[in-house]
Amino acid sequence: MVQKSKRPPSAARIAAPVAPKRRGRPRAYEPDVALGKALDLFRRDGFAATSLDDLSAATGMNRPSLYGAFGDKRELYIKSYQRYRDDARAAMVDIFRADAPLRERLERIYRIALDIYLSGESGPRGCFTVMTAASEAVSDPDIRNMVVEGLTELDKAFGICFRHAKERGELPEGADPASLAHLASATIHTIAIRARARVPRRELEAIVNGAIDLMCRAK
Amino acid sequence: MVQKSKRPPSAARIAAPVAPKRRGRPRAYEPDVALGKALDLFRRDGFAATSLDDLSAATGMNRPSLYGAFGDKRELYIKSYQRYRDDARAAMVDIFRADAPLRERLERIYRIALDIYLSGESGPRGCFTVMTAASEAVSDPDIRNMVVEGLTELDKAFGICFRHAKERGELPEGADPASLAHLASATIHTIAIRARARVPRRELEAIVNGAIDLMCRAK
DNA sequence: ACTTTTTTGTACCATTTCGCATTAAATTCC
DNA sequence: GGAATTTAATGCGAAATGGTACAAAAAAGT
Repeated sequence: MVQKSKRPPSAARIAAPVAPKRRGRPRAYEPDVALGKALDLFRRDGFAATSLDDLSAATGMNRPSLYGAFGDKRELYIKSYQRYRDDARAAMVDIFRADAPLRERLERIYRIALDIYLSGESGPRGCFTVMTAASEAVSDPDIRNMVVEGLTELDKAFGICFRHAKERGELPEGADPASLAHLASATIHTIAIRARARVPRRELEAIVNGAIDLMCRAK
Repeated sequence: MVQKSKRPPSAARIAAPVAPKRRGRPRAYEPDVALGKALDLFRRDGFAATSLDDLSAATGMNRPSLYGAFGDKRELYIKSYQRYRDDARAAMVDIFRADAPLRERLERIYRIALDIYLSGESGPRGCFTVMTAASEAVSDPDIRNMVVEGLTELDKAFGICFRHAKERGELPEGADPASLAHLASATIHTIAIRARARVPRRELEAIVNGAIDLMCRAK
């Protein structure tokens, strides 16, 4: 009883995608896909409107299993949000790191953002941060910190983008990378909101294109 | 029983702020202030997390009275949202109509927006449209229509602003008023979201000022 | 004074909600 | 095969929720 960790402590963590030989009855679910389902629900309906029964039905796990695996509803919500941010970051980080012209990088970022916001069977799913986490942020300090973290992370990524572009001469001397980054984030936010109202992709793309033009020509 | 309208039908509607001489027991509440309280609650907690008990406590009306005055929870929510939009519109319409330089108009609009988003005792209250209505918009067509209406109304108001400025020579020839309007709306949206995460007014003002600089110098 | 009308206040109901206690099942270790 | 261990499944229970029935109260009309 000295080692209480659920995973074998050392070697298995490095490379153990198969057969950890757990001791008791095997799980009937895969935690990752279950968390994905929970994420979808929370993202669509928000925290309060998503019941444990809904989550149970969507994940295929009954409530005690849910509870055992992820903790209570709030913990599950937070883990879902973390998962969402991880996914979104993973989808964008390569583009932010890529060594491409400013316009192309922006175009690719916004294309991915639109893909995220507009996918889903039962209507556009929008952005977790904007649609539900920001609402909880007022009353829940932990969630608030995550939201602030996510917002500033995006600002910073765009900021690096624009600073880089300025150094390369893609932007005029007077351009202010920080302000441009805020505008780039604002464009993300506005399309997230509009996507939620089922504004068609065409219109969102038009907004994005106008914003990109402005940001690339910015004095 | 021919006239079933609650208000006296004609004359009284024109100027009757006093003593309509209603027939039964007088109301113990003023519908307008009660709706204001309901609006605050919905705006802070969203639709699902706001219970009728909460609403009852905040308005001072017991539940049957609430029901009688405003209909069920969804109707009350919609009426709250309408009220919010009316108030916001009323606070901004003068500025949008005023004949002032572009920069000054933008500054005044954003100052009012920040006032709306940051006021309130229990933390910043954010924007009703962005924080809760957009969430409901996916599943509720009526709310969705209201959200879309509000978004395009703001876009249009900013659009007129920029077209006007361009005609006056405040903007360069190549400036695109529609795109600028979308950016102006996006700036509203981004500060609404950040306000919800308790980002301090200082930072929001910095974001706004950067955006105004960009929009006023836009090529 | 009595009826009518409108609102209030209490209490209730059916349903849903979250969380957990308990038992049954499935697997590994000895 | 049996003990130990981990998970699944059923279902309970206390609280909260949205909505309403019903009687008491407060005003105006007659």
